[in-house]
Amino acid sequence: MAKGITSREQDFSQWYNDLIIKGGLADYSAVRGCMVIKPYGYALWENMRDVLDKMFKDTGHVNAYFPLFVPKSLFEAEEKNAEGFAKECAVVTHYRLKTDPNNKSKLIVDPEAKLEEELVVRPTSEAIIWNTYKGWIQSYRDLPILINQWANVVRWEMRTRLFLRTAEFLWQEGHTAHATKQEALEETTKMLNVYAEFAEKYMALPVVKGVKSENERFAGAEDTYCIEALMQDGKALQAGTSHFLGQNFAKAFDVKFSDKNNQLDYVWATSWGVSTRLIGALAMAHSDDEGLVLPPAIAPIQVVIVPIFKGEEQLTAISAKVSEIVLQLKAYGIKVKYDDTDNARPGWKFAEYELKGVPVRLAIGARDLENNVVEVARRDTKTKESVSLDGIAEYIQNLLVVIQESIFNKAALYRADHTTEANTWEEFKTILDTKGGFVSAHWDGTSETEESIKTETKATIRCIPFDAKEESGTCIFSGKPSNKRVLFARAY
RNA sequence: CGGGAAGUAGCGCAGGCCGGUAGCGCACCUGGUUUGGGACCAGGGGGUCGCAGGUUCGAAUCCUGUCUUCCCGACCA
Repeated sequence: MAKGITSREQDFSQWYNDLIIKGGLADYSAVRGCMVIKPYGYALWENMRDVLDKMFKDTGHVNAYFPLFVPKSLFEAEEKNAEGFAKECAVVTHYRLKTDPNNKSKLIVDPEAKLEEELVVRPTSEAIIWNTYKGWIQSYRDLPILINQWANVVRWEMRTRLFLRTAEFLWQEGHTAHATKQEALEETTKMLNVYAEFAEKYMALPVVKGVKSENERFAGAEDTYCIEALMQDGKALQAGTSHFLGQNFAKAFDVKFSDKNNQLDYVWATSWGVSTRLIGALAMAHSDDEGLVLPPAIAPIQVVIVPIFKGEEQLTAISAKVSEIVLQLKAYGIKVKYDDTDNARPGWKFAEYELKGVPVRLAIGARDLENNVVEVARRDTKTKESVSLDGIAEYIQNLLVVIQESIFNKAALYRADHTTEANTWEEFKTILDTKGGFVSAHWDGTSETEESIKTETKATIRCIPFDAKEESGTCIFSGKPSNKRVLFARAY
């Protein structure tokens, strides 16, 4: 195993790559832009998925699965959506390979096997799903449809980064159909709140809830709501989106229903998604130069126990005591691992589990056995203390809660320190170039201004926060009047 | 997709200009001593040098193509 990782100060990008690779979350693959999610990374995703899945079900949603392929004619039906994704679509054009007549050990695409109609590998599933919903909806009694799917999608990105932007990624996408605009809007808000709650409560990641500007809106949506998080390098990261799709897809796919008065109308829609990108956000928000720092609520391993022993006899005695501790911890629902392997010494194990971000480490040796104590080490603060074995499980359970809060508070404090109001254009640029983070500033509401600011500073409007106060001011760039501040940042 | 760098054992690298039996450290295996912050000694195993062509008696090394990764840009979740 490799020793140490690049420090944040030295090279933030490399630090991030080291976290992911050396922390055992993922690996590069032989496929351009695609990664292998390793068991430890996948366990993290499973934990996140399980929590979200429960939250979706608790809000009335059910899971289903739609095809990976979307016939091109369906894909192009909703114009804006098609346009927005067109340049990053993988397309299936043939259905067969054959032996190369010039080289028997090679295969070539069989030119005879060209598809009548190309199949687009879904970059998102609105098209195939709305084409399906058309057959499911006749009456207001068929509504609402509240479906989520866990799936993979493909977006042929020019430049990829582990978890943050890969050509194929895992996500969930909710697609709902409603009888009224009001209900669809409520759904859009409800799911954004679900995402925000998940991010803050489970990922310990403070997020800003808001609405996207027109430039940043999802292709095909009337409005895009989002949660935005701040990374340790001062760049923002969009952590989840919930779209109010209006009647755009219903019109594109001709999905109408009869209301109570037998009037025909188009169905109102929403879609919302979060992806494995959240794992990148998690890693970049909380980790340090020793490795990952994972919040207990979703950590694959919450507690690791490392025995410190001289000889078989001691190990046996320690293991006997550890078995009791493991049982007690498990009784509290704590995910615990006992690492009694003898191919690594304690110091090596300490470093290894720190790299992997395990929230709590217990070290127990002969000395501790005698005193009926155990050494408890916190990953997030790197502090250690000796704790009595009596009531240890309850102690650990409480500690995990404390750690969860502490990680959140640290991130929240960082965000507060890196959210700055700018009132002049000079100030705006200086903040971006020195401390980064969110810059709260007045904007005249036009796409042209947003575009100009982006060209000059690389900063974009991350969102117009829902909780932005009414406040009259003048646009940072154009000087035109504005009635609220929006959040700018350089972003991933 | 443009610019830069790189791909040699599981990991990190040397060798390459000047073609001639592929090396080092860590990891791994065996034995022993060890174990409270990345142990030590001795012995051992492992590589079609990213892939495909070409030049040559002979290619990790020279030439061409191609794939992948990293960094910087444009694009994007």
